[in-house]
Amino acid sequence: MEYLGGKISIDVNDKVFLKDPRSSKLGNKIIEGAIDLIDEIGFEEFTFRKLASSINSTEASVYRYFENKHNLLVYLTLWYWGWLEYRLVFRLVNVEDPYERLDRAIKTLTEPIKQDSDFTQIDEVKLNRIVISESSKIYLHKLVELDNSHGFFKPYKDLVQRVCDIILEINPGYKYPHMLISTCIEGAHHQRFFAEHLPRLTDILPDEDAVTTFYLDLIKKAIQK
Amino acid sequence: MEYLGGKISIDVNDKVFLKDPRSSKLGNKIIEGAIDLIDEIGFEEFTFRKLASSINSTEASVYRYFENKHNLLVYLTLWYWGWLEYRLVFRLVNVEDPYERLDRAIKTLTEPIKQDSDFTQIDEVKLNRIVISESSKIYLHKLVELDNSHGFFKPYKDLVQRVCDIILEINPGYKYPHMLISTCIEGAHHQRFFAEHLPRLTDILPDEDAVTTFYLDLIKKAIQK
DNA sequence: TATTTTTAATAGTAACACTATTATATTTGT
DNA sequence: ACAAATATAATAGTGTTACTATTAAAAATA
Repeated sequence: MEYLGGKISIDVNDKVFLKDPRSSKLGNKIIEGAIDLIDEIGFEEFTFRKLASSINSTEASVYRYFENKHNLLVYLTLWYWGWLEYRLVFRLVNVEDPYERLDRAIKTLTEPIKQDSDFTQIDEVKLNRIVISESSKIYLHKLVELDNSHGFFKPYKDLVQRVCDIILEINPGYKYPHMLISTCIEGAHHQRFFAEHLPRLTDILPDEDAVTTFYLDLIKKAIQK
Repeated sequence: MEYLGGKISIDVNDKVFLKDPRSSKLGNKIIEGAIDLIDEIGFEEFTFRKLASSINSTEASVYRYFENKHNLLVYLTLWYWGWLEYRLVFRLVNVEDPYERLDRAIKTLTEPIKQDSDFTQIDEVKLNRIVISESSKIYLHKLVELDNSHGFFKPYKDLVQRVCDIILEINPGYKYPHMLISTCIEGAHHQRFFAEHLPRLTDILPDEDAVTTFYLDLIKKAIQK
């Protein structure tokens, strides 16, 4: 899929970095290198020293861009939510029927990710694996309310709200649209993680994207009047 | 709730510890102290040095019981799943109607936790907060398959399977019982975390346990034929 | 009571998170 | 074009953490 051929970029909340990594060659290498390295060794094993060595730079230089590795992970996650909202908007534009809109929205949120040629510097497939395995660590910690006060969760809320609006168009009386959509987004991540690492915890069916089918069915039944 | 007045205990997979913490005074203090300290400062800030100092022991002594803090968190989580399965079995025994059984099972998995006087050494309310905030970190890491090979996820699978069996009794044709139940367990944790720390991400309604109501409704609609 | 055996404390090491300072490159003004 | 100002990155550290080898003390057994 390509809409604009590299002519746009996803803006990320500037409180998350010390210096914008998009503003220099080294900054871009930090983002690309971080995606490769976190995907490879996981967030716990990932350190700025290892990242610096993998891109032939130094630890102190990485610290000029990000206060710590937590904020770097927040950056990657915010970019991802921004990118996903951009994709969602494109897949819904000019589609009027709310049922068709909901179907497209759920698929956008739950289907496996393919490379997006509009953003050649970012490997969305690796980034999706990172979001699945690591992104919940950005809010499952004691400073979540501080991060929230900086607006780090706004892109996620915006994304959820867009789908809520469709649900409320279909059934204005449905009481739990936010719970339903965040359950669906987080749940789809969990199920894909389970399917890969703990298959006995899910229901794998060959030749079918069971995750998307399951959440499509779940949401449609949930919002029935 | 009290069934047996301290005459039973929850067995935890012995591969998770080096020396059984239930076998000595220091071991019990490690578990109690760990629950207090992780609940207070979070798992990232938690170290064996801080734990040792909080119970007037030494770092090296804690290491005689657990290889690392990851395995201590696994221990706490396994105890919790074991305890929850024990509670589930008691709440389902002698109840025949599968709809009533399902209702009780979902409530057991999603309702807020109260202190259990059968296990006076463990503060289940604090432990529940730890499971909500920290337990997903035990599988969201690169060594999850090793832990799985040691059987660390068996208590979780057993718990899920018990509820799956009820669902299949009600609707034998339902294709995704494992996804539905794990979505519900993990989702309820997420929603309670959101409700406390990121309320804008959920649907808070005063004077109602919206989390349990939501998942009861979701599951009943999902398995309808 | 002497001898094992169990248990816990001391004292380390390597790696990690993070920073103060210095050196180098780039930009800007004249 | 060249010097001054500014931006950028590297060097060399500090305190802390995760983890271990060794020694000391206590308890159990012969």
